Amino acid sequence: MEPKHSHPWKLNESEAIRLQKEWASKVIKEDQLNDVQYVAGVDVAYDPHSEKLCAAVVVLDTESLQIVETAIADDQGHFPYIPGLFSFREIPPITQALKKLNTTPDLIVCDGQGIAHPRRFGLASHLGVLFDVPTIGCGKTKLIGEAKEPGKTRGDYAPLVDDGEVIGNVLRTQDRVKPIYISIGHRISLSTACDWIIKLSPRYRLPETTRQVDQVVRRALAGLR
DNA sequence: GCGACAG
DNA sequence: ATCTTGTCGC
Repeated sequence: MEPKHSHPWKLNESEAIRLQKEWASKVIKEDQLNDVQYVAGVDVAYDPHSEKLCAAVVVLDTESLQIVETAIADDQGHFPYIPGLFSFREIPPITQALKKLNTTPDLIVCDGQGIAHPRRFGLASHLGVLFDVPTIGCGKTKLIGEAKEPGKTRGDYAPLVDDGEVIGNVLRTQDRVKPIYISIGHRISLSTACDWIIKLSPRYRLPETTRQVDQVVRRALAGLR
């Protein structure tokens, strides 16, 4: 698959913030997905000794939740980790990995936030707009926002609110297990996004997309040295 | 000024 | 993110 827009490679902090503000207006918060047969998970692993990163993408069949394709890409690190500008660090290698894919995913689940972001443009939204593909932000912790404790049952959720706006849901994917943070990435509604995360999490706290890609990217980085 | 801060 | 595998318990 190919990006829909050209993406600036070298940017400084203020230029990155300006791009976020500009592209945030392109985010579509309603359902705009076809039948979802293939769902992808993307993730990046870091080498603690060098500055290198490794990105991976796994494509799962939505019925069997089995892997149908994987792709990886290395990167030397073009942007530091700055909360709020996180996507500029991970998008370069993720883009390279997605370019290698033969299967076009109908939906992508990202590690991190979508619009649950200070400028409503986290990694999932960034990737979604860049490739014009439906994406979901699925974070293990929050960046911003306040929420009440959701019910203790799988499927229970509570709205994540910032500045009076609902920017996501704190979703319980398994009974009595710590909830995760779901937000719109691009071309999907919040409720549909949560439905998909529940479907993709039949047994564990995190969706299978995240678990599978986590394992793949980890092995790839290990084998890289 | 203080605390928070995706991976 | 990363340092880190097996193991105890429901």
